Amino acid sequence: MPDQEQLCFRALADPTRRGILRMLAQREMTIAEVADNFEMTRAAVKKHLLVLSDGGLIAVRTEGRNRINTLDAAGLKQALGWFEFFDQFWDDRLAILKSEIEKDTP
Amino acid sequence: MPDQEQLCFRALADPTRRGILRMLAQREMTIAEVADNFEMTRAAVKKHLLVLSDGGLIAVRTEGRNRINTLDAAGLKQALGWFEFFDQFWDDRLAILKSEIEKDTP
DNA sequence: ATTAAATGATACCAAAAGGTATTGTAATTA
DNA sequence: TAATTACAATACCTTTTGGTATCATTTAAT
Repeated sequence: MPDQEQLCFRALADPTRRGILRMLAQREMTIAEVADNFEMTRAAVKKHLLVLSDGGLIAVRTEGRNRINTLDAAGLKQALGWFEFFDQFWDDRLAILKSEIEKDTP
Repeated sequence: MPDQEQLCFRALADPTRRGILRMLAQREMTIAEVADNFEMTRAAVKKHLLVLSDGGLIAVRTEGRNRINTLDAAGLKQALGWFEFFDQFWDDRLAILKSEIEKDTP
């Protein structure tokens, strides 16, 4: 039972899925429309969309017999949040570097 | 033959590897030191470190019989770079939202 | 010189991932 | 109503992944 973070990073780990996200950033699309951009069956694309949905990266709504897939910015921001942990790391190292440089500056 | 982006995202897809990155953000460590923090064999941890290295997320240097693993900020920044594609998406949506709100504001 | 410590390398295994094929179901349209 | 469209669900297959076990190699310590 993987947590939300894991579901999100797992979803991002496949190039097809990252490609789908970039497509959906342009406009929302049905399953068939997404599938038209890849050389694989719709069933395979649908699986990818399910993984993206589980990862909170897309939202799906039903309109008649169509399923409209839209990018979910909240999910992407959650992924970005993980990287914030390392902001401090970068800041610290940059601060050390800066102070080292200043030491050599009369 | 996966490209660098794929190697990077694949490396981030495993919770053990993300944990290793957070540990290495605190201080550099040998393989044995990293392995002490997980309930798996050193061989398994070494494999994870190789995946992280392939993904450009860590650097490894040899000191005698030890292999010192250090976080590679450049690799992390490359991963972050992928998300920049969506900046425009967010900005667009925010702009639309803003104009919608302003419509309702006399 | 021996022994112990740290790692490298390989073979192997079970489970998960990515994919196809097939069949079924609900919504449109002729 | 009948045919078509868009999707759901399942079974099945192959490759990759995450892990162990085992043995070899290099370096440090006694």
